[in-house]
Amino acid sequence: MRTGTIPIDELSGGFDLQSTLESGQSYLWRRADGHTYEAAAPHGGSAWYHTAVDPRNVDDALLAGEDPVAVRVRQTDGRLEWAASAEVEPLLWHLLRLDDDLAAIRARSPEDGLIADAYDAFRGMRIVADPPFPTLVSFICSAQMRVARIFEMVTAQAREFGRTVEFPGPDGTERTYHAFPTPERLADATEADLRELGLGYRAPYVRRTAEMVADGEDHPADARGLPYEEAREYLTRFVGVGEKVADCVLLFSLGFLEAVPLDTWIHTAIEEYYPDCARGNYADTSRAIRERFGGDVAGYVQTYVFFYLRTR
DNA sequence: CGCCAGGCCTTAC
DNA sequence: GTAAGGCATGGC
Repeated sequence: MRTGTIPIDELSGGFDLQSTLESGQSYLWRRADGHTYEAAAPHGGSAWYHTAVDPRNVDDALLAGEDPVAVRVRQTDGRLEWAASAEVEPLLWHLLRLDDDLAAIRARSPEDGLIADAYDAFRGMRIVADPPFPTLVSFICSAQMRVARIFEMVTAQAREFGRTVEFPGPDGTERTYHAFPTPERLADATEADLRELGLGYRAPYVRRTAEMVADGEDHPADARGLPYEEAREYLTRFVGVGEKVADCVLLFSLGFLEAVPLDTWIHTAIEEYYPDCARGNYADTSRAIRERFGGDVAGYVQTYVFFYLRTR
């Protein structure tokens, strides 16, 4: 077992692990005390969160070796503590975007009442940079689905098709962690298998998308390096991926901080607070609200506003 | 029972 | 390019 601590009180704009992992951006971490997103711990709690990462789902530079890696992290006054089955500090800096200059990002954001309240409510919340394929599948599953059930669907896919790693839990007793499956393993699932996991009509979407990635012709990470709107268009080739899901993958995995996923909550916010940004279609509304939310940091503003509206 | 949940696909104009 | 209808599942 390897352990380490990252001094986070030096990070610009601070860091808040709980809101970062429980704000509906990532579906790949679980709180060790068993509580879910819907029953969040009191703010400032120091609960452990754990995940398991299959190296085949992340860049080689982030995780060496072939076997899945179990990771847990917790925040305790000014420090991010971690324990894992391998060296994961570079991986954590990437996944949690600890290099982001939050103070500068906020300074580039507009500060109307809603946005200021949202920033103040979750100081230190960061956008995540989850592995591309697991993020793609998570958000295919998110269509017309409550957040708690998206967690359940992702958990079930990892349990049934993900590779495992043995690692002691916070209490020291050995347990088995399941990484999110690779495209190859998920493509082996049948549509019926996935329906049994509660995916409903998303089952064939996930299966066909996993097949596309496993076949090697397309990969969500290939959207990196494209201009934003071309990257969004590229991702819609995957089955079950429209413009909204594509924006989620761009923002929560691929580092496109200008992406503003237009979900039901943001549509409500647009109607109520930014009615002049409402347009007839996704692309035009997207451009208008992106401009209003500060352009290249608009995704940060969206994520704060989304979580603020959902929890108030 | 009806309505809704971080929408997308297919079909018809 | 835009609009309408269908779609699985579970919570309320």
